[in-house]
Amino acid sequence: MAIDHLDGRLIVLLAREPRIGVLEASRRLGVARGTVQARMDRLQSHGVIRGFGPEVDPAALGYPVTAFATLEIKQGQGADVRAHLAGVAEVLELHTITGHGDMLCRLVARSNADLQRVIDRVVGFEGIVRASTAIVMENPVPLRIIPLVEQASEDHP
Amino acid sequence: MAIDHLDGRLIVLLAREPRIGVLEASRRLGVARGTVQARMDRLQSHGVIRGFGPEVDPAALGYPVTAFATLEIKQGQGADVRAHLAGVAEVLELHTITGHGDMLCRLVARSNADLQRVIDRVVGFEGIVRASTAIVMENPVPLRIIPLVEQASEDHP
DNA sequence: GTTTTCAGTGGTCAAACTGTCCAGTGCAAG
DNA sequence: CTTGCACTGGACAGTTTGACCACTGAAAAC
Repeated sequence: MAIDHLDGRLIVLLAREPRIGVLEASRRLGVARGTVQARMDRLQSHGVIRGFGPEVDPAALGYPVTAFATLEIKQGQGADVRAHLAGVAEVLELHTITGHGDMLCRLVARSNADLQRVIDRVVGFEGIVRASTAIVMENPVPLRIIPLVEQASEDHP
Repeated sequence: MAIDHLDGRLIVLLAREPRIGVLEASRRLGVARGTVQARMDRLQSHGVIRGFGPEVDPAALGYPVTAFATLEIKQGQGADVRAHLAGVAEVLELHTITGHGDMLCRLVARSNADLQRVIDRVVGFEGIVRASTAIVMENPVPLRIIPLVEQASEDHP
């Protein structure tokens, strides 16, 4: 969907100060309240904004260790492996990627020692041929979307 | 921080229906409004809930292609590479991982062809020795936190 | 075994926000 | 020129919010 400049400013504003309401947003953007309401409805119905769920920090929850695991899957076992991984709470994200039946998943654990348990749980499943894990040390750029939104909205001033 | 069962139920409720307010949440959870207010303040001040920013779908914004790139960094160039990648809007996330100066980043692009441009932009920087990219085909488990929250809150009924 | 501390309750209050209307305006496409 | 559409500025009742308060019960400290 095409995002114009006002949409961009609205999303950036919401990202920076999520607690503000429609009325306050309209004041900040210098437009009528109805306009902001209409834009938000449109952005949500078009799926640009999926929702406003709480961003939970796994570290604060007691899972300070993050890792990425690349898994090689036995041919034809994809669906089973997906279901298995979906059942492991420490698997925060799972992608299938280019390569011979490869998957990439993001894991969290309570400690480096606990990570071993999580990995055992993840790979302890018939259908996973091989796994290689990389532990995250730093996160210089946390998941972000604002720069992309700004770029996307610059095309439609 | 320790999360008890009520905290867990609150986070899950907020994740499922982010638009509800404090009052409605208190009704759903069967507790007083002040309790919900206090719990939310506590969860936010302890960093468990980082915020309620809008979840933007890059695909709906015109960036339907996601990829993960592993970068090998020349010794001592870490900071420069970080700054460079932070300046690229298509870099949604950057981690430093175990390995000899390795980094892992999540990229998006407008198309497979556009991905080439993004990768050129990413690796076209003095200090990046080598890069290997994996294109995401499917995303069977989108970034999620609910199962982990439930697990963390089960320990403290 | 008391006393203190603290989270939770249920209630009030004014202020603010929301959803939902409406008529009027300006611009762009047909 | 006319139609369609987004935006404006205003209105309205109903709801929610933030901020209080006194009271209760249970756990922690003494």
